[in-house]
Amino acid sequence: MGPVVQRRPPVMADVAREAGVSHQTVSRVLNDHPNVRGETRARVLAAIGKLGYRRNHVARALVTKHSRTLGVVSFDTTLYGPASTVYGIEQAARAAGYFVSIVSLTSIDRAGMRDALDYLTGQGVDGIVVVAPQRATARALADLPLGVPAVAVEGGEAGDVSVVCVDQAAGGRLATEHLLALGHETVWHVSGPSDWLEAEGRVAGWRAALEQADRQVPRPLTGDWSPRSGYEAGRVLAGMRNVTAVFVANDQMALGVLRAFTEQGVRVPERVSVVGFDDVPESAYFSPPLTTIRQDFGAVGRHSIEVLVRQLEDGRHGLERLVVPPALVVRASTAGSA
Amino acid sequence: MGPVVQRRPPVMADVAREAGVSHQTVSRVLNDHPNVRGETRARVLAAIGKLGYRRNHVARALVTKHSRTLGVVSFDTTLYGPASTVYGIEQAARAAGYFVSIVSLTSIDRAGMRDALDYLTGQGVDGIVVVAPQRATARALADLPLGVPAVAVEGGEAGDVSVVCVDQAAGGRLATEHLLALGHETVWHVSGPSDWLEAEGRVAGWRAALEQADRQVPRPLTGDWSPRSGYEAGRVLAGMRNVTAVFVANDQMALGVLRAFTEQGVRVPERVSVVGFDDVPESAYFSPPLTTIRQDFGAVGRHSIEVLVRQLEDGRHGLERLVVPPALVVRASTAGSA
DNA sequence: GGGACCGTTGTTAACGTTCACAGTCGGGCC
DNA sequence: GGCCCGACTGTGAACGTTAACAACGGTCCC
Repeated sequence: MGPVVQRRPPVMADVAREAGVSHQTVSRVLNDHPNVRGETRARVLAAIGKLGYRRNHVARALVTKHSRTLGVVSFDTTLYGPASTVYGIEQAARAAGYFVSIVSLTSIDRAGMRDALDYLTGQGVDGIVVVAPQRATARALADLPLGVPAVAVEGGEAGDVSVVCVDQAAGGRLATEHLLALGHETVWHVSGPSDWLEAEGRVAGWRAALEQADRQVPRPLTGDWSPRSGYEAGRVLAGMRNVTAVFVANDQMALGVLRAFTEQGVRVPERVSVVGFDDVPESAYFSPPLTTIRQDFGAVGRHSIEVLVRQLEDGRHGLERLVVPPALVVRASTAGSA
Repeated sequence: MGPVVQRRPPVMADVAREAGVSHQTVSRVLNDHPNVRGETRARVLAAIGKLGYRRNHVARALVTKHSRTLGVVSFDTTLYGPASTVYGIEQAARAAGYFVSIVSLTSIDRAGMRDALDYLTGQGVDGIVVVAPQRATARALADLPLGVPAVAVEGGEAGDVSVVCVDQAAGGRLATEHLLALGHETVWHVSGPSDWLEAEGRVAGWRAALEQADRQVPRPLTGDWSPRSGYEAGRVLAGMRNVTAVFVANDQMALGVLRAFTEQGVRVPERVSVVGFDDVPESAYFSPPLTTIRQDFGAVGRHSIEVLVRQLEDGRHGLERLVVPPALVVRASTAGSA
């Protein structure tokens, strides 16, 4: 009687003894090897159940050299975009039978990236997904340790690794063309920080659309993704009489722009139309509800795992590049020009 | 000459040979054992550098029985709250020298929790942090495997584990008392889903504040944290002439409420005051800027790791309960009653 | 001068699993 | 009956690290 003693957890040898077989037979049962007699398998399974045996992944990893763990390097998973991407990655990885180990970068530089990669490879991950939205992080991909398969998400033209990304330029173009089609003479732009690849792609798409339509290209204002920076840009834009359409590089900043416009008495969409980017869940409830570009973060996460697992299991190293298209979501913040 | 051949990565024995010592001495250097001669240490370090040796954590974990990995179980890390908490946990864990393995629950039930815990313990984590905001998840903590130290975040009165949480009731009370102090007769409430502990705590705080001031307690409206559900609640409230103050259980829903009020011509704060909860980065730029309750998610994450690491390293199992106080942030969505 | 002791190093044996190989048993076939 | 082959099972040796213990040389002290 008395309380159950805290015993050393059972190992394969214990199961083997209980079932009256060798440890190797237990291993075979666990790994679904074909050549095990049905009756033997049942006996082993029973012993496993009785003892509450759980296979030791660490010992397994030591000999197989595979940890069935994937490393994820990300930056500030508090932001909606990275958070959604990482969520998609985690779900897809688990579905594929892998664990996920996450490192969030605090510093953006090459050294931070190198630390993160050292950290993960040292732990013995089978592969790495790098969410590399900044130019610096993308460049740091060159430091990737050889021999560990990797996939970059939003990694630009990262030299040596496969890339999964949203077509940012197409998104910028979509937003701009929507505004142009509504009759606006030109479109102003509040961009993200210049060292972010996503910001750069959106600028490029916006510029391309304007040039293609032979319009004047205004100097873009630069924000830092935060609502506050959008607010500041919005105050500037509100003071300019000739502004009738603004493409803002993300929804958070667009919120700031809307706020500044409201304060300055600039009516949206009557006097100025505004388009955002991301389609965060809140954007449909802004005042007015925001026209924006939707990115399918879940799809990005899933695809990145697909690509990585393919590399892992085929052993091939063919560089893939998978581009997810964005979509325009029209709401009430855009209207025709007077 | 020629390209560097892709060799098997060096192991301790290789370093030992290179440095002319035994592998055990290499191990000692790596683990900062005191009794190694300075000159020997230097020679080993040089060999490590020359060969590019990296310690194999898996082999180490096998013999020490410590993986230096912490498991985190969370629910929908796309939401701002969980995302911020997990971010705080990850940062704190790394600072304490631990890896972090994350599992996001898709289903809320006991089975999902059990799977997640099996998953993590099978991988050999040293400890587990469970972000358990729902009643069901909290209840499932009872299933926690014995012998693995664990900490619950927002776990209510989870039986057997330490808990770190924000004082939700205090937050609800803070919001309600703020509105009462402004002269409102009573305060209406849009709550979160009833199976969330946080929602429950906020309701309790709100109710307590009203009862203490001897006010009528209206029937709360129930949402699901989403802006849409807030919008729907807002439409209902907009139709009720006697509503002058609303406490909404999170900022996202508060945004929906504001949107509904705007559409119905209900002016905030002139006719109705609104208080949110969370202080998401956007809330300062809502129309009007939202008065809300700030939760320090980073602190919650840090504390949970502190508690867990203490249990891990002291081996003690004393139940701790750490409560983080919330704070009122007054902005422009609240004003005195007419 | 001899024994105890300390600092330093090496040797051997775990840890719990999988892999490679070697058995054993029975049946089919010539 | 002997041979081979296939299905099934067991034996031993890895994997790369740390822990336990032994060994060595020198110093200190009586």
